[in-house]
Amino acid sequence: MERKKFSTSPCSIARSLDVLGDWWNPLILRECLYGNARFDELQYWLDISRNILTRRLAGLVEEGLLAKVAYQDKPVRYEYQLTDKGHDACLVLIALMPFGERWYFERGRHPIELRDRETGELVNPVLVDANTGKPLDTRDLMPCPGPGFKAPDNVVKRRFKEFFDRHN
Amino acid sequence: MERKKFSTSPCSIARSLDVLGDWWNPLILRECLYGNARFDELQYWLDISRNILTRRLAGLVEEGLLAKVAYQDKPVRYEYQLTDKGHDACLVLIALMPFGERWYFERGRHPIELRDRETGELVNPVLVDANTGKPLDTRDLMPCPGPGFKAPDNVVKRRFKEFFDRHN
DNA sequence: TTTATTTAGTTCTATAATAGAACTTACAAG
DNA sequence: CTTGTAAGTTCTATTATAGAACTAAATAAA
Repeated sequence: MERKKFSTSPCSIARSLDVLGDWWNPLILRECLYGNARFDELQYWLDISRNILTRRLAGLVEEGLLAKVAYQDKPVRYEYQLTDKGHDACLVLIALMPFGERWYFERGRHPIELRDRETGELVNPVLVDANTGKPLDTRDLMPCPGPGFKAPDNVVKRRFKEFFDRHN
Repeated sequence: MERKKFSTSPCSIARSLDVLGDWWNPLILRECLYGNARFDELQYWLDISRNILTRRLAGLVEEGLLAKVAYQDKPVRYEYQLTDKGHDACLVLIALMPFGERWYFERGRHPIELRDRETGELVNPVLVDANTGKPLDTRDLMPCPGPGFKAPDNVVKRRFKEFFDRHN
């Protein structure tokens, strides 16, 4: 059956997963960030089936994360460039890195690191609260209905039970 | 054919995608973070097939992101609690939120927001460089081989071409 | 004491997606 | 005029998914 779509889900996480919730799309974006953004390069580095790569690239272009740009005519040859939205999505990949490094590699033995393009300085990604600057820990966080949440009261109360237990 | 596994891939992103690179696992973790962590609650809120939910829960337990804990005997009833690793994975979900809010909802009309469990204060997640405190933009970042990267020189140079163009 | 309800699954089937490999097309270089 | 490269398409066997119905074990209600 067809994979479930979350395009109308009242949740930013679910919506994002429509395009980022699989294994190939994030890896294709990673490869584009690496600068290996042509069909055969992608196929080679990712070891992805060519038919799947075709479909994924079309999807990422349609979703506006990549732009298919000819880098020469005669013969026409294309590369897939990250758009603004694509770069924004790459931040999610960056958030995957500390998780992977912590749980799948020995400390200090991670295979890849990030540097500033200009200065070459090491960059150490952390999720923080923009207001306080403190690193986030989901044990201290509580999801609550935001300004765009619409649902009957009783549903909201069941959905966000912790929030309502604490604040109502 | 069987989905490709990245358990030996020299990349923290790829490794993480083995467990987070699909749509249901992240949503199950989200639901556990919401405190809706029992089988029927999960099934209800996610509208996921029960057989798939069974398999996904088993996988998340096996991978150590969830712990299956009995909350009563007679009859035994279970809930799935986030482990340390699971909470760490939830940070990745948090990183999905700003992306989804920006690209799939009107500004200020996002459906869900995060608050501090203690203070109730709004929390605004951003990815920053821990060293400088500055928000990250992948346009300014360059992936490079880290301490644990092993491959013949010529491969490394093809893989990280931008890095080697700039710094060697 | 039968009947219903809750929780946590299992089993079944159709449709869809994937991996893997071979094939195609258009141009260029030797 | 054969070989190579880039960017796909086409084909098939195997898996995964959605959707629905079914099971089991204990309690609660009538």
